[in-house]
Amino acid sequence: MSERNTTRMAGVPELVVLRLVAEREMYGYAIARRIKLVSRDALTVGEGVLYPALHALEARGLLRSRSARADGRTRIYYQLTPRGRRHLARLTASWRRVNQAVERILTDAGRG
Amino acid sequence: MSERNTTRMAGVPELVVLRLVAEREMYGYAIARRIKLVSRDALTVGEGVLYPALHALEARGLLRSRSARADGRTRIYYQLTPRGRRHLARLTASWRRVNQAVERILTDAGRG
DNA sequence: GTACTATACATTGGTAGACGAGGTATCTGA
DNA sequence: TCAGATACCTCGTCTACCAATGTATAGTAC
Repeated sequence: MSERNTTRMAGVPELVVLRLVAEREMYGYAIARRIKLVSRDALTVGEGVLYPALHALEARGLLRSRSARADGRTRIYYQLTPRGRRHLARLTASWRRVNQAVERILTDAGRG
Repeated sequence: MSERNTTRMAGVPELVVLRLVAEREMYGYAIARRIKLVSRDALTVGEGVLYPALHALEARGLLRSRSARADGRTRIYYQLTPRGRRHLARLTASWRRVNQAVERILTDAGRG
């Protein structure tokens, strides 16, 4: 029951990627795994979404990357820039606002 | 600060439209006004989204429409079909599942 | 009788971005 | 040596959100 394909995600990948990277420096493959893990399989961000998203976020100056070798593997670690941190704050607020609005309609559609 | 244009909505219009119509028979223009009202301006579903969505939902057999004259105006009233009601239940569950997953990542990204 | 606003429907063209499918390469363990 | 996990990537498609624009009628004001 991984949410993919059916419900369009619209900004969810960007939000969760920024949030995870905000915690600590991470590389793509680990980000994908962690999203599945923390969301308990409710969310899957495929590689066809993840890597283009990371590149776009870096191009927009919200992420910074460095290549590093670890465990005999070359990885590209991403970290949040100050701009990225501000952007994450805005996205989070926006998500919660939409959420509250939708929830209000779902539970309270009749009276308003 | 109406959520539009920036954050892509991802199925939110479909969900809230179905939910409002589930309560009682409604016409397009009233649906748009009610979404703004109940969401306290947090959500705006523009006409370029609303009308195509209504037509698509009807084509999929989730809504049924009838034309009626009221207050000296011709309106197209929509109501939920049984299929639409089942679909709404699924969409609602799906929305809440995604939501919980995102919230878990937002608040609990570190441990998981 | 004309101008403005709100109501009520609709379409069109553009675009972001999510998605599946596919590709390369390396490391580990059986 | 072969499979499977790790780790990166791109391409083409398709959905559906969006702004802009168009039509028409009803009510109000001047």
